[in-house]
Amino acid sequence: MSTIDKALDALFLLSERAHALRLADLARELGMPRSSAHRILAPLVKRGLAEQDSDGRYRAGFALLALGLNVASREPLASAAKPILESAAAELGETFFLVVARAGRLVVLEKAEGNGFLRAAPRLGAEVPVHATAVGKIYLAFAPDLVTLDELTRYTPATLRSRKTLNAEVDRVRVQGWATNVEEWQAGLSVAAAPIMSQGRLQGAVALATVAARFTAIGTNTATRRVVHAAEGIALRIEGRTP
Amino acid sequence: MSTIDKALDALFLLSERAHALRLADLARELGMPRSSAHRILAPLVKRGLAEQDSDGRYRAGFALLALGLNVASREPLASAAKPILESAAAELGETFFLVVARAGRLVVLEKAEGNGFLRAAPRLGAEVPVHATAVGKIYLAFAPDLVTLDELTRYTPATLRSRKTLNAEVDRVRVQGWATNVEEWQAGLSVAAAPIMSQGRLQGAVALATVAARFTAIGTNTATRRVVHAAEGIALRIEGRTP
DNA sequence: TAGGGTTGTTCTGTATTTCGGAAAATCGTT
DNA sequence: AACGATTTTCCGAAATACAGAACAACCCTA
Repeated sequence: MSTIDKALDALFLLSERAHALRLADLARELGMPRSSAHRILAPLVKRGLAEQDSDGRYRAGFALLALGLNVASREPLASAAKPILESAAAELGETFFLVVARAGRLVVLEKAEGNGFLRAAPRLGAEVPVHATAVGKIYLAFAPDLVTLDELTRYTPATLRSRKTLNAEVDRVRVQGWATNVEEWQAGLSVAAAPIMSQGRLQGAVALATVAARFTAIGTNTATRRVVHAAEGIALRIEGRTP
Repeated sequence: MSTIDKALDALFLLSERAHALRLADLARELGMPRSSAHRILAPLVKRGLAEQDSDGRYRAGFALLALGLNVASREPLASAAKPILESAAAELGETFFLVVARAGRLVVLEKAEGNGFLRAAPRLGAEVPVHATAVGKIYLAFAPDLVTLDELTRYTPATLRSRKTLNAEVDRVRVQGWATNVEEWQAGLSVAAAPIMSQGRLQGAVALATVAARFTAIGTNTATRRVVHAAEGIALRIEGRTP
């Protein structure tokens, strides 16, 4: 294991833990002497990736935030999608978000939250499963090579658990041009998703997430039409270079 | 310079650059042979902090996004402020944001954007100057030891450039309990800010940012009352442990 | 199609750096 | 003031980072 690996271990540990960690605890969790942990943390602190409070305890630094948000802003798809997601969210009062595939995994790239007291609030950068989400079905239908489909973990009673039923669903998604997920990942959460097609490739997926009860109130027809419309709007923007 | 420093150099470089970098260019910019750059990048790629596209070029990875947003969500102040910022932003249609001091610098910790076509959109994690902003005056007035005040850079014709006038302004801020910034940092941008006082200390500052013309339309009285109210609401939440 | 020029990646002996126990410095408490 | 706990510094031994060179894959151009 390289020195860099050890430093990254420390960085990820600090990022995961909610509370500030004392040097001794941090060293124990990393399996190294205190002096080694101290030496490794020094360059992280110097650059603001880690910080020390007045008691000497260590926690993740603010420079991490700026670094991470740089990544998001670099994605032209995110900036193209943002106003469209926002207007859609304002119109329906529900949460819309954008998911893309990176390194075989699906991550939330941008979002616009609804205004309900109970509302879906996905975390930016968070990963979502492939087989149990509407956006996952979109990718399986239109760009299966961009995602890796591992074991079909059972999240809820509604989760599709056989390749056969999943394939049938994906075939249906491919012809109808949209996908839904009714409490297949998280109980009480229903989602409609549509593909963003541009330059002959799938660029991402737009999703409308809401409480299952409100999803039925809105109606599958309305919900899917709305996400398809939003996805097409985003595709037009990235093609037309709209500022 | 330690190995970790070199790895962080590479990470920051990747994060700064908009385009993906080729290994050779990256090595040249870091001042090291290609083989060294390659070895250093390997652990970064393994953890998703850096990614390689199909051409082998390197760019910042998505794991950075998740790491950075972890930092933001860890701040209890941010989660306490979010709903209050959002309701204030929805009510007025203008951008509200939260700024805190970290390591002597002021950074944007949370925000809720307005709905105007032209609206203030500060970047999370971005740094703002101390002497030329409303939130900076709040800190100078209520917790000057938490920020470092270096040279008074002149950003616009309205920027305060002498310690004397700045001190007089800060004294006024201290007695009135709020601060404004009318095009002192960026032309066309006006801001009102109020302190979040809790446990006898300044915890942060709430700011209302808008186009200068709309700021005069709203009126200093209304604007400052609104940010003071929001700041007090946040202080109540962090004291009352409201979920 | 052959060839020169790039580029990313792997390999390897050398030398620089990390490693970690121990001592020193710092802080808070009794 | 002395103790206890913790962070920080120090230094010889040892592991590992270093960079040159070779390799493999990929363009373009002739």
